[in-house]
Amino acid sequence: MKNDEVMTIAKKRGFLWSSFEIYSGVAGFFDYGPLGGTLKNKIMEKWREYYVIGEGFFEIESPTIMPEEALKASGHVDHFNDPMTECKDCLNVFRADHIINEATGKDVEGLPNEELSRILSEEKLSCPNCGGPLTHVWSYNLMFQTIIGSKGKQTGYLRPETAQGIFIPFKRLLRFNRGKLPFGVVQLGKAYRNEISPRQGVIRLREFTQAEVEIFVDPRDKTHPRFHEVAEDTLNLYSAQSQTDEGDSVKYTAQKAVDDGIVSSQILTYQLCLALRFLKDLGIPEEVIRFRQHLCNEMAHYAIDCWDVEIETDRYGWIEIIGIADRTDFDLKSHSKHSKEDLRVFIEYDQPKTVKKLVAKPQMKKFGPLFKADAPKIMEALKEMDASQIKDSFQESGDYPLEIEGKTHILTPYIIDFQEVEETVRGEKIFPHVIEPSYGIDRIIYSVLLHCFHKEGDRTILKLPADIAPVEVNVFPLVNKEELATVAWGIRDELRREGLIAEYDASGTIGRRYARSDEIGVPYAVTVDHQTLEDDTVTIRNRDDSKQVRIPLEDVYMTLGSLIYLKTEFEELY
RNA sequence: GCGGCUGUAGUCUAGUCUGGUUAGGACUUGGGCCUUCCAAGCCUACGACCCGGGUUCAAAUCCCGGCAGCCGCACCA
Repeated sequence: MKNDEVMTIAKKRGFLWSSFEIYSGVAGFFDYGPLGGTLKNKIMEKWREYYVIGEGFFEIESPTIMPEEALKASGHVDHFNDPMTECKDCLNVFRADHIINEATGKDVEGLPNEELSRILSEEKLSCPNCGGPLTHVWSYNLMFQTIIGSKGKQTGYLRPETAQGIFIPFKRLLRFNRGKLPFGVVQLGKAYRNEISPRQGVIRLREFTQAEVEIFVDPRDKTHPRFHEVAEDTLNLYSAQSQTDEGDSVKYTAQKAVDDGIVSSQILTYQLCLALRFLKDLGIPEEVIRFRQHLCNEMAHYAIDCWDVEIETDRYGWIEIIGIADRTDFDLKSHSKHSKEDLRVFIEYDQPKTVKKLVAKPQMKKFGPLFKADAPKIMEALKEMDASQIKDSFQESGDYPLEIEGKTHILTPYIIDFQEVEETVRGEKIFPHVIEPSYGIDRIIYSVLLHCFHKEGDRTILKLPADIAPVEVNVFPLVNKEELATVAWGIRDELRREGLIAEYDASGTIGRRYARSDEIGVPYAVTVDHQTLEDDTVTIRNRDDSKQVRIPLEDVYMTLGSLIYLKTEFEELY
């Protein structure tokens, strides 16, 4: 169905509406209503079935407020800060660094705003649109800032993604997994971005829910042990090549996508397949799903390969609902550097290697007095480097200039001895690469609603898969007579005791109740009629074709339970 | 963040230009009647001028500001 119709019904029936309505609302914030809340929880629960249960990834939960240092390391403090300038004449707003870069070719990324303002005026740069004068440069930061503690000493931010909460405790997570790769960790939760002008409903929110997975793998082994399970799955791939050639998306089996090198690795392809299976399980038809590869200039500089799972919409075109990226070792390396914690993993070789090595040994009696305070740094550098380089240099020129932090120290044979040593190396320390499937839950809910709502004649049916329906069973008395109502109440209560989400409705006529029930996606309705009083049978009505079967009262729960959770087909009841 | 248009019950809408009775209607919803299976009918009830300020004897109506929505521009690690 169309965006506008879906959003109208979603609001009317209690799935979604914009927040703070009685105070005029605030752009970029949405409430999930009574049905939306349950639908969202069920979708998140299904997601857990896939990733936590199916893949064996553990779930963690980290704070939504993060200290500045952590987000400096991730790059968000610097990168999320866009320098802006405005044309005083035509009032267009531009990225100041982009204007300078285009006009002068200089890379000015990361320069302070004052500096950018100075360059704009020195270079006499003007508005690329109308040639008018530009204002001073100001920052627009997409993160919500706050203050941690009463004295306000520490700057905090609301997290712009849940992923960082997984990278930061990596050492503990690695230890939890007994030091072995690969392993995956997930987090579901809220993330926040202060979007400049969010105007696409639930597609662009300032507070939104993510479900993210970080899979830590050995960079040299990006295969997947269960790849054969998905090898024959069909993926609708819109590769970077196709996009550049203005081509179309092409269907590949997962196997062929790997063999032809369309997707960079087996494990990434496996993740694409898993995402597709999940979306189909939510009732999103395959025809409206495609995988679009990021173009080189679009991809973060550190990523190897990145695919967006996109859904076709009438209103917004193809929208990204999941991003699946190979982020390499960027995040861990960066946190390692900023926190000075070693976030590498020790990987043991199959066979220990014995290596012969030339070691430079400083003669400490001479070394210390000569270099004084610099001595420890020089020793550290000697340990790291290949000593044969120094020996060669001694033979050629008699000395070796060693540069440390901009200072050159002259090493001479007088203070260095060489020693041939044999070392047994059992393995090496490496930064794992990270495969990151990142789901936008709100966008997925939107996609589910958009593609599960169907118009049939003048009625609207929300064809949700039974197990994610926010109301699972409606129980109706055929007409509003006390004898029938009593039985219906009893059935509803029994179903609730058994754990099904069941509602009772006697208002209006039976037809109206079926219509309402269809519109909120209740998969099955139990109707109590006069025959029930005679022979203890009721009818079960199937939402999608409004067909009914009559079953004994005592079988109601078992029948509905297996229809909803064991995916029994309704036709099997005929 | 800029410009244009818009804002009346849950929804759609009349009234706004030209200020003046109790803001009218339809659908929906609640209660009742009727009713033996898909939004029927009858009775009845609830429910609104986006927020703030100004002009005026009087503001849904005119003016200013804010907020929100739509469209265009810009932005979207």
